[in-house]
Amino acid sequence: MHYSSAPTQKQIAEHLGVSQALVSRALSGRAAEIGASSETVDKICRMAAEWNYQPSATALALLGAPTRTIGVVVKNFDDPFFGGLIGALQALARKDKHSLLLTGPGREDLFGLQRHRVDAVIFAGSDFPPEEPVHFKKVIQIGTGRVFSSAMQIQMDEPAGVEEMVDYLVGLGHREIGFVGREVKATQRRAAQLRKSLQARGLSIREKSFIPFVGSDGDAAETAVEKLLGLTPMPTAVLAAEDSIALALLRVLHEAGLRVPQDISIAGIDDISASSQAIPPLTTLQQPIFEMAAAAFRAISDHRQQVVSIPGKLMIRKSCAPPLPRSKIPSI
Amino acid sequence: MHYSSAPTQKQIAEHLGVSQALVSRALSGRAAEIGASSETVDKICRMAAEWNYQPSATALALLGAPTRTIGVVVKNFDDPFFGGLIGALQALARKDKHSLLLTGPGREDLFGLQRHRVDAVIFAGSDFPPEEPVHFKKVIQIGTGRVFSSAMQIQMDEPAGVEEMVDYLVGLGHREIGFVGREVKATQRRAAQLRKSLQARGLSIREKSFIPFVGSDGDAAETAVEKLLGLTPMPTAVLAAEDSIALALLRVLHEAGLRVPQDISIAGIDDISASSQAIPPLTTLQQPIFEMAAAAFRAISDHRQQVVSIPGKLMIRKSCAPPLPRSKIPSI
DNA sequence: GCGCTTTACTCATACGTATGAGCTTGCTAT
DNA sequence: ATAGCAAGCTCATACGTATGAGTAAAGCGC
Repeated sequence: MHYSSAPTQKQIAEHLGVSQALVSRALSGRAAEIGASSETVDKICRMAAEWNYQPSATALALLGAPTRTIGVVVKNFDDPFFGGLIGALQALARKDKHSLLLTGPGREDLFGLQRHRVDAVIFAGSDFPPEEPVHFKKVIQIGTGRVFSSAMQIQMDEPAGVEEMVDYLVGLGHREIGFVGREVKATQRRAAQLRKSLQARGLSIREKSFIPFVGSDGDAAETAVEKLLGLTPMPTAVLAAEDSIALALLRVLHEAGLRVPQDISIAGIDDISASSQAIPPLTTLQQPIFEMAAAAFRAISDHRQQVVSIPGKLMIRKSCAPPLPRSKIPSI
Repeated sequence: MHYSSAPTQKQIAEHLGVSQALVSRALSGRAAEIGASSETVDKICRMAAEWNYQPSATALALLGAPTRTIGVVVKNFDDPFFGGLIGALQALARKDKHSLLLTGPGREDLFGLQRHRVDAVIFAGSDFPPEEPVHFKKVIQIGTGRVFSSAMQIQMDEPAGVEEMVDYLVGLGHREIGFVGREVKATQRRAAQLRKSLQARGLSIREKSFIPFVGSDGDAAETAVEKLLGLTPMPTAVLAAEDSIALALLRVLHEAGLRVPQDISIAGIDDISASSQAIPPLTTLQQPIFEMAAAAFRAISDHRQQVVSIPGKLMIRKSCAPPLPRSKIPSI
């Protein structure tokens, strides 16, 4: 590792007493086309290797080559779900020799991506930007959210996933399933799907068992659990809109003296890394982050489908169990 | 948002029938220096705003301007600690109108950073790369690790932090503190510091209570807990080298029927986001990620200190308590 | 009406790279 | 001897931008 400006073709050329054009051809393997001698080519290549010459991505970009750079727009980096997604994107970018340019969702962030002339922009769970004149070659959106006109959209198949989850919980014997989630669009869509699935099975829906989760601290979970405990009878199972909420519920329920899953079943959506180490390990709907990342990369070069829906995977762990027999449930 | 190549100064110039040079000066605010008329300047600026012109970062980079791009090298993106760190770096980069170029620690990844001519490279907890001729203007390392000759290094003050943790645990009444950690250098340094702190207080050290954590799954935690339970007497407190390990221990201990903190105290290092929602909420040594990120950014423009050590913060939550009275501890 | 100043621009070049076209050599064929 | 030709190079240009230097037109003094 050296502290210095990187060597250029010109420097190599001057050092060897040849022209820059020849160096360019030698290094790109197109030297044979103009009939360069293999000795000279060797000489150039050895020098380049010795100095660890790397072509300037910026110069190549000027010539119209792709920048091999992909903008990734994320609103909340602390969210473990996005951490996992970024990891998956990074792994794929690496294979393709692409780099990820990470930014927030603000106006200025997007302008920054335009200035860097990224090949594509992947919006990861960030709300979509205002319809402003920002110039991007390709826009891909991962996750459900406001769809930008003609952007490629990649998402987990939430309806199918929630259906599967409901199937599982109903199969365990649950007849009422509560819901805890923030009051944002993405969450409300999950709530709506839950309602739909319950209705399709002829199960009743109490609006009070759809509990809002406001704030982001432990307080929010405490308020939500309070509301949950206030319901008579209590839902025997609760679906949290995100694992992070489910984990918070787990903790507060434990502090309140309720056992999961004996007294109440808790399920989540996302399968963040902490979920499998929770007490008890959380049953959750796993986001297919690797597949979604792969689909996003395919979408960069390929422009066929407009919307890609990928099934999630139900991770059955230990936070859900059959409900207590009816006799044990305190009646109204 | 548009799908199109971004507009250039030349396009604006042609559209208005002026020269590209004039456009450049008008947009950079240096038009007065050559006495351009304010009408023309206005005309140009309005057109640029309408088309949302953004200068090409690649062209500017060619001219020798900083790329306003910082390489961030992370080995393990799934690790919640690095997720938090990246979030902090991103927040700061945003303020400075810089972008983060995210890559892995491989040879090719680093070459990619060199090709992009990043202004600086921040190694975040990745082992240092081989001493190869890679050309970077500035190298900064966050975290303890192999220090690259003359790279700026930024780290939590681990000795002081571990001391504080030991003070706290000894203050609670603990006389033997176990350790669970991977067999990697960074971890072994923490173990060494624990030994040192215990010795300084005249407390005995059993090598068997320093337990290796091999693998990354739940299995590793189970093996570690098995070894822990096999010790007679058991240490009354255990320091995990990382929160992720502490959380896994929490889960396995719970499954084994031990109560934390009544039967055994568990402490961690890092304070990842899941730690505060753990059961019980984890007492841990918080990495000063925001301060470390800020120091890294300061180091980019400023070249004074070689090593910066920032104190961590002891987050006292609920996973540590006074040990059981001696009489209740099964004797040898 | 010639030179001087001021105003308002344009030209040309550099950065690092790729590439079409041109330019020397030395050799062979006539 | 000289045209023709291949081998082995170099030149020039473009990309988008900033900037030092040049230039054209208008106004003014004498």
